[in-house]
Amino acid sequence: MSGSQNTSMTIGSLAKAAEINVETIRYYQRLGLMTEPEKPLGGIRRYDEDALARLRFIRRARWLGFSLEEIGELLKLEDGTHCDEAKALGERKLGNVRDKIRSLQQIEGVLDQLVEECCTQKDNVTCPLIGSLHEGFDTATK
Amino acid sequence: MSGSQNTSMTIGSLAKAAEINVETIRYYQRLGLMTEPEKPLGGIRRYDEDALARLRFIRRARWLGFSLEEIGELLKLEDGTHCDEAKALGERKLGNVRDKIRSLQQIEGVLDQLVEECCTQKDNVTCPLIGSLHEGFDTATK
DNA sequence: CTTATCTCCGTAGTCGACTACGGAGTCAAG
DNA sequence: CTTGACTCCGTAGTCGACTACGGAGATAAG
Repeated sequence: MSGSQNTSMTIGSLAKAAEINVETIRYYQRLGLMTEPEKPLGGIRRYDEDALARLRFIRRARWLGFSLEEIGELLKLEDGTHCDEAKALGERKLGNVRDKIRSLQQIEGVLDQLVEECCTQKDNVTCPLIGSLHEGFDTATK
Repeated sequence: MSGSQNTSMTIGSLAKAAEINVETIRYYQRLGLMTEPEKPLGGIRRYDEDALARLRFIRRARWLGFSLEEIGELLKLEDGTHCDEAKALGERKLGNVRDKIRSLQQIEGVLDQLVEECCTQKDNVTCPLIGSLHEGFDTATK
């Protein structure tokens, strides 16, 4: 129940499917974020749906502001082993994620209001976007 | 009603207060994210609370994965002028922000479950972290 | 008045995350 | 069995975002 390995792709089609450059995939492999499937005796490596899902996850997490190092930690969680430390790490990451959500929701609120009121108000055109982010919580992991 | 300008800081104390390197502040000024206050005839520039708030906003937005260019756009909104285009931009950014929130909430859900179940379950130790992020919406602004 | 600690400003270096390059090998279509 | 597109792999270059450096001037404390 860990995923399908039916569909078999070359690195090129994998890259296309994930909308990620081939070189970038290699780069992730070098960093250990992706495992390189062994190649069949002087042949060409093949990738499955799991690899694709992993790549999409990385892409999305990057977009959310996680560094590749942090993503590596998240992926270690996914791999299931080392429950004890995984739990601790998971809790830290969870706090981290919730902080981000809170911050984004603050921005969302202000942005929403801004879009509503913009142009319909007479004066008081300035919006408190900046003011919306009184830190209040630590930046966590670094 | 646009903010206080009572507290006056040098760039050094501003940097300390915002927990940002002095050089970084200069860098932001060069990029136009911060305006440089004019200096009093061969003297030293002074910064107010507004500058501090702006810096904190930038820091937080960076942490949330926005590029400096995107942050520049958000800050243009804050500055109030150009209502019409501001509104359009605001709407795009809002969609962007909501996508991020959604993605983070998916991660949050899975992470939360993982922390709950970790070690308490017999087998099935793997978690569907990766699977949680089926894209489903565009990456917006590039 | 001296001295230590800034500020100012231009230029250069670093770091993370890619992205490109090039030559040798592989594979599928014609 | 050739040709074109792709893979493999190591190395090098780019880009965004800082971060450091260095010399000349400003300011504050002793």
